[in-house]
Amino acid sequence: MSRFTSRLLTWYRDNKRDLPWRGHPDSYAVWISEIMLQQTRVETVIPYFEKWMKRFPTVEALADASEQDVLNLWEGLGYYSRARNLQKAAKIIVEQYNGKLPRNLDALRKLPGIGRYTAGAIASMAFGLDEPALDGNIRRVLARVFDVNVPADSPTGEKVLWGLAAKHLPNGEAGDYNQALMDLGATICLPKNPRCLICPVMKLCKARELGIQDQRPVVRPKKKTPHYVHAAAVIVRRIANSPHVLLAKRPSKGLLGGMWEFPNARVNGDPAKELTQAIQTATRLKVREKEALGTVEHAYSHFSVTVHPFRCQLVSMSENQNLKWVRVEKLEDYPMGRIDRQIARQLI
DNA sequence: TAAGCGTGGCT
DNA sequence: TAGCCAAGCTT
Repeated sequence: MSRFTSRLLTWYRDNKRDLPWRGHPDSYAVWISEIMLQQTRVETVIPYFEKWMKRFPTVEALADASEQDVLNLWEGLGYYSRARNLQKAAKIIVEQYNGKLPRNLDALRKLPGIGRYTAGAIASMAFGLDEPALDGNIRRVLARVFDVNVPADSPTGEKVLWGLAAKHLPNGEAGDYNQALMDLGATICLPKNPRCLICPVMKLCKARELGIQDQRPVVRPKKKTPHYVHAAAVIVRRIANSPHVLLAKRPSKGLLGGMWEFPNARVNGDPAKELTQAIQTATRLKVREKEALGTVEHAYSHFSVTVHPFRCQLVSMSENQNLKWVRVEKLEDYPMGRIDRQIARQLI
């Protein structure tokens, strides 16, 4: 075992974080937590994980649920294909693996939503297999300690970093090793202002020795995000003596796939002036503007948007399976993105 | 291969 | 403040 690994594991024994899924020895809990944690902070995940394990305690429970139930629980976590893939994988696990996650890297890797990192994490943490894992934290720690001077997200950088992760992996302790690297990255080897003075591997760290911690890992320049303006129609109607609004279901793939929203369309100029035509083109709904309801701003990963919701009167609509009248009191039952949820809350 | 995919906290 | 960033995967 290298000195790096030895110091890392010693530090981990005394400093590992107490996390809900670490109290669950079963592979199902490890799987769910790993998917939720993709690109998502631990503090954000914890309440979702607790709720999930109560609602879907087993692979079978998840496989039997409807996609809408799953998306509803996932609402607010983001990257919704993760939720849809979890359910697809659960069905495969029930049908092909007798309800148990396969204890083998290649079979795990083939399940929807499980890539190289997640397969390695499950294999090592849940099954004790000697497999490395490389996530954002581990990438940063290794890039600094071993001074990787090529972009970490380039093909060369990936190869070097996976190689380092494997090279220092201790036989029989891969689970602790992978989690130790992640905890170190999350609590000490921070992206900004790393706490080098209390780092267990400070004396072995090449970036620290050179004073270039803030230049590792090397990152490639990112593109600026464009900004868009949308107009949305809030169409209210009384049905059976209770107010309903018209919602549209988004396509199952792409942005906010399978989520519900207020009928909307992108506009180029004045949202009020373009509202009627834009909505009709996008949804085949004919509407008449009644009242502006303020604006909602949101920044996505690759663009930002300003939405102008308008209370509208419905003039006519053609048959469309993706449209549904929903009782205002029942809006919480329909999974929505952040913007539409905010508009929905204004109606209650 | 590089772009697409959410959200919220931090600086 | 506006951008950066976080336990990545899919196409």
